[in-house]
Amino acid sequence: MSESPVPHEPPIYRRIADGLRSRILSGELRDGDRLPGENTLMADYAIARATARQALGVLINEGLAVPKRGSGVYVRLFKPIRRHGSRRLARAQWGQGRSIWDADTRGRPFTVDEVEVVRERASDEIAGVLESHEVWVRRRRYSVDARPVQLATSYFPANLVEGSAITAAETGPGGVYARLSDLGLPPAHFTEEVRARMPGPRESALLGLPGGTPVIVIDRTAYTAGGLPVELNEMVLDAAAYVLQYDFDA
Amino acid sequence: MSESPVPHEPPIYRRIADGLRSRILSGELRDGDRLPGENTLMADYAIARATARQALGVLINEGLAVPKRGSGVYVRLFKPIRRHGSRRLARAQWGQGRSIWDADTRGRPFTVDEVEVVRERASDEIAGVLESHEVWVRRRRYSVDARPVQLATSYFPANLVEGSAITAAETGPGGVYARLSDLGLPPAHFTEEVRARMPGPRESALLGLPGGTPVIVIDRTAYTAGGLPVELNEMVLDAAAYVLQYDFDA
DNA sequence: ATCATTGAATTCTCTAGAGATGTAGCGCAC
DNA sequence: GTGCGCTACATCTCTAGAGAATTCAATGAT
Repeated sequence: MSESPVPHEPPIYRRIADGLRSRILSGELRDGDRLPGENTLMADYAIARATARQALGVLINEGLAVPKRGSGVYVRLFKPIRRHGSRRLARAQWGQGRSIWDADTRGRPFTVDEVEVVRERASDEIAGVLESHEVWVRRRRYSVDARPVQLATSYFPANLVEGSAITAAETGPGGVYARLSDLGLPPAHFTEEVRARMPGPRESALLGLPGGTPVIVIDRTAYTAGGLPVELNEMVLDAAAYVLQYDFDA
Repeated sequence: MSESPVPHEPPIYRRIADGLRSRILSGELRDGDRLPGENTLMADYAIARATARQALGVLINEGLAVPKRGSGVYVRLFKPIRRHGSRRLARAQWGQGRSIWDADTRGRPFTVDEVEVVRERASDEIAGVLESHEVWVRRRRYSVDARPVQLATSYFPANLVEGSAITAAETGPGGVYARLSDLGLPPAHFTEEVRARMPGPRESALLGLPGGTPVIVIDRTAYTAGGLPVELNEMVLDAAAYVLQYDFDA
């Protein structure tokens, strides 16, 4: 007789993780609550430290828990920002001196830092999209409630924007899209490519991401009505901080 | 004199991971190549097995490498499927007997399994969106090249679709959207909410995900021209297998 | 009252070793 | 040849222990 429809019962660390997970999902442990730590698990289950760490690591990797060194492991909280795709780029938004980000945060305070504006030689991929080998690059980091949530890098064909406010740190009211309009290059069509992956160490550090947090990568290309690409914007978002919304008709 | 402008140099496992990562990103190690394994790292760096595992774990968690038990750790390959948002739902797609998925895979063969069609009592969240407490639910799993890439669960208000082919396993040509049209309920407007997170154990098992792979979760609601919600579809995608594309005008 | 210091608690890093489990290739029997 | 079993090798799981790094609250000095 084969006795095992389930051949191998899960290892210890996984069973402990399963138990903690169900306590989180059932609501017994709530946002911000402290989980039993390494020492507690070692005592409760009579296991080695490495095994206890492995159990907690499962939940941390799933994004359900966040470790705080010297303090403990805590249930993670999830309060996403809603980012609108199509609607946020409607002319009403950027045509009236309102910045795009306003639509994202719905009035929540935000800050920009790490602003860098440089002229560079484009990589092959970017040159291929923008049809230009020299580009102006704007790099910045956005934070909400003093927490960094997004890295953004915009590329503009150098010959199109040379001498405009786009090459300056401050772009003035309405942001770069208003300036492109001033140049007679108003964006008319957008393509966004969305991917998700785990962050590299640099992204992880700049966004202050705990373990188990993926990033969403959006590559947005803006075209004029004539089909001329005028901007390529790569955004790296803390996936735990965002919900993307896209509306469209059939 | 303070001798350390860098107060703490990174731990051993991290330095090893950094070295391997740069070898991957530089192209020295390519898609599918085998990385040095636990035993090799132990010998090369004179470290314990746990430390070697930790180093490899970093790359695995970043999604750059995939462990194959009993064989080794390999550089991961990334061949995404392009999924179109707005364009894929254009009337031309679902009005002519072509299934939506055709547009996604661009002709690549795909299979559907784990089909389940049941009538259920809706959860509060779903009932709130669909304005109905009884729903028909269609659960399925899609695979491309014999690899599962997406879990999908669709909810329909029971009173609207009762007796139609939507309650049967086979929906006929054009899929459920063509059937909704037959019922006089053609979808006219869509809202998609996109999130990314790490998978739970169930999702991980059903999709066969290796460590370090996030999932993209899309919640799509379809409305008729009159604003009546007719479908809520929750899709869970292997993030390593997909690129989402959204096109829209300013 | 405010600030600096101390100490307990906690996570993080690493060593050393051992058995279990799965993979892949090789040779042998059929 | 084909298939089966054996074997070397690799990852996976776990034990036991120890020191480093960080946090946080309590204590003490100013």
